[in-house]
Amino acid sequence: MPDNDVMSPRTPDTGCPPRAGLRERKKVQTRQAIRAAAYRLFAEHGYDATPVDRIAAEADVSPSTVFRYFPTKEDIVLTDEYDDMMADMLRDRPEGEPPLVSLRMVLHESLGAVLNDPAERAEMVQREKLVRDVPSIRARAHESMSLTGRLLGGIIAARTGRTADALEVRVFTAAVFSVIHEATMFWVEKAPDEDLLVLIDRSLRILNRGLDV
Amino acid sequence: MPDNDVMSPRTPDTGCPPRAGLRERKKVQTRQAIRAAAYRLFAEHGYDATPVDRIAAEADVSPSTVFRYFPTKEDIVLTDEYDDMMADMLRDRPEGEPPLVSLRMVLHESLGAVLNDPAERAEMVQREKLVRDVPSIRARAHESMSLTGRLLGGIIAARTGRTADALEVRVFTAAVFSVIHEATMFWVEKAPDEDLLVLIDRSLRILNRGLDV
DNA sequence: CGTCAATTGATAGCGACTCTCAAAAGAATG
DNA sequence: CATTCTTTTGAGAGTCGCTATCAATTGACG
Repeated sequence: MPDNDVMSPRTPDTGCPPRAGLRERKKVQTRQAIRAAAYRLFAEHGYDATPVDRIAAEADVSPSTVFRYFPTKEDIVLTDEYDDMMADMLRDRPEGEPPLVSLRMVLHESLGAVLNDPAERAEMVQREKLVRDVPSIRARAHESMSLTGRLLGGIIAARTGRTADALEVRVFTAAVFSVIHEATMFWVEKAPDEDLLVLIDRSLRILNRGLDV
Repeated sequence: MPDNDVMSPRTPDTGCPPRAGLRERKKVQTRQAIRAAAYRLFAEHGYDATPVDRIAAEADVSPSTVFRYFPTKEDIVLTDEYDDMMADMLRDRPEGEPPLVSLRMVLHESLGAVLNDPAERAEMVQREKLVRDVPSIRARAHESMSLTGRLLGGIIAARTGRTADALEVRVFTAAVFSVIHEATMFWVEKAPDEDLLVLIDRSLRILNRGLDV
């Protein structure tokens, strides 16, 4: 009866052999277990109707552990892992390129990768549905977006010889990210089969044309 | 010692004399008392460090009553009272006027009124500072802004023969209101003495120029 | 003044989240 | 393998926002 090897780590599938200690491996494992349990329960009973205690039970950990891994219930759903990647990409764009073009390129690269991986895409759709439906999650998503905006805005500012908190920079990034968010919401609820990137590009173009002050 | 008349309603300043019954008068009175107590405590101890129970005590009502008047703690700070007014104003704008121009006119009218009244202006500044500093309030403000956006977006859509949930309309209003919000934040934290309306106009112009796709 | 309806306060309870502390388990050492 | 050391975990109590219930109070009205 040595068979709980459903997820036993025969050999680490990461490049380097026994790179990470058992501890590290268990941590990612727990983290994933909690996330998976949460998504399962959210899908079945809804976000608000799913207490953290139930998630803990489902994931076979204590409630304290859940909060140790995710500071808030919303954090179980959200993830900021793309921010740094996007920042790096943006920094790698050529000097003279117009900001919006750079941003679009970065988006195409990073978002494209997510959308092309079926698993990641499915998870993203689920997440964005929660963003659409649950106020507290939407709020956090907004907040996180606005943080990403400030991060990338800072990089753009540096490239155009401005400071990150100049009105121009802030207005620009706020508008762009707000448009991206709106396009994403539209995508999730109205056109899930279309290409999100096309929608975003279209939206940015709408923005550019429609504003005749 | 009959002197808590800082805001005692000597005679109803609304046109009609003892128009409302005692009940109604007491209600507005309680509402204001709670708000005032809250703002006082927030200013002194900070938002998060001020439990609703303390606000209730300070306002001399029970905690239940506080929640009866304000569904959430954030609602004590926020107010949606301008939305309908703005909607009416927007509907009154001439048919052919470009959407953004109409919106700017409405803003100038409604925001202008608030900014010109010293008391209202002071309250707005305090509120926006809380919006800047307290995540949960910022979240609600965002949400409320996005609702206003949908409301006004619907009106604009009707005027331009589109539906309220068309991508174009949503993107347009999302961008505009996001810019307004950003300009307001800039105003509160960087240029409280400048004219907010000028900042907003400048921001909308920035938006229009800066986006070279 | 007495009746009726609205407003209030007290109480109990849920759920998110924090803090603390002792038990459990991996890592490092002999 | 046994030993310490360190990290991770779980259990418990407590705070705060918020809801629901119900009895007591209070303005409205004939």
